[in-house]
Amino acid sequence: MKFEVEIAPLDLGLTLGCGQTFRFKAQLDGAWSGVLGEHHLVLRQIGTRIEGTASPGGKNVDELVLDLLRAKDDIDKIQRALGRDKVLAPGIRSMRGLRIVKLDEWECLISYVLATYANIPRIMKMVEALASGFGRRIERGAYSFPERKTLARASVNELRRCGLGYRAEYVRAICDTVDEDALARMCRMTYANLRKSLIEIPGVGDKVADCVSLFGFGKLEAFPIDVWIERALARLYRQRGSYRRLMEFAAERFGEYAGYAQEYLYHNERMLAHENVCVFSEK
DNA sequence: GCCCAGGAGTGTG
DNA sequence: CACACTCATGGG
Repeated sequence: MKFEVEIAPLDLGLTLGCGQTFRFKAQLDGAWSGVLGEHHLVLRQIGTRIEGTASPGGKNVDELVLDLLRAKDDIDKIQRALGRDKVLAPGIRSMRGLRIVKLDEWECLISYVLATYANIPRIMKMVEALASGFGRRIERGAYSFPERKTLARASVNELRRCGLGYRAEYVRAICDTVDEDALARMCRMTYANLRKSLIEIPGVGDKVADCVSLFGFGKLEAFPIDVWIERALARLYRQRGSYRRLMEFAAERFGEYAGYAQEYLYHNERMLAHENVCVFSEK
C-alpha cells in the first residue's frame, strides 16, 4: 500500500544513512528500503514529501514514519539553541535535514549491544542475520526484528553463527534478564535514571547506554561518545579525557539538545575522514 | 596482510 | 576515579 507524509526540514538519506538505524539501505535509484516494525518500506524523498510503499500489516504507516523521523522536533528551535556555540554555528545549517531517529526500544538495545567494536556494515549484517534467523518473514527477503521471547529461544552457538562473536553471550543474557515490563518502566524514567538502569544490563556501558537513551528512548540530552566524537571533541574543542569528563563537557556546552549536537559532530567527523570535507573548524 | 571499528568487562594503581 | 588489558571478527 502507498503512503505519503510531509516532514520539513528533512534529508532522508542523511538521516537513514548516517548510522543511527541499521535497517535501511539506499537503492540505486535514490530510494531507501528497510524494515520498520512489521512493515517493509520503500521510501523516497520528493522535496518536503516522503512517499513510498509499505507491506500490508494493519498499522498506520504514516504515523510510524512520522515517529521514526521525529517529525515533531522543532529543528529551527534546536538549531537556534545549538547555534549559540561558536564552533557549531557556521556549519549546522547545512545539516538541517539530519534528524535524530526514534527506534523501537528493544531493537535499539540489542542493535547497539551488537555495535560494540564493530563497523557499520558489519553491524547491519549482524542485525540482518538476527532478523532473518529469528524474526517474522514480512515479504521476500524482509524480516522483522525478533521480539524477546523468540530471540530467547536461540542458543549462544546459534547467535554466534549470526556473526555476533563475543556479543552472542550478551544478547543471551539480555533475553533472560530484560523483559517487556522492564522496558516499559524505563520509558517513564528521566534520562539520569534511565542511564543508570541501562548500564546494569549486560553488554551495556556508558556509550551504548547513551545511544539507547537517545535513539531508543528519545532522550535528546544524551550525548553518546564513540571514537569519532572523541576525535571531534579533541580537534574542535581541545577536550580529552574520560567518558565522564567529556560527558559533563557536552552537557554543559550543548544542554538539552546535546544529542543533535552529537549527531552533527559525528557526521562531520566521518565526512572529514572519508570524503575530506567538513563544515566545522576549530575557532 | 594490515588496521580499525558507534566498547564492555575486569583487574589494578 | 583513571588507566591497561583482553575479548573475536569482518570490512575497508
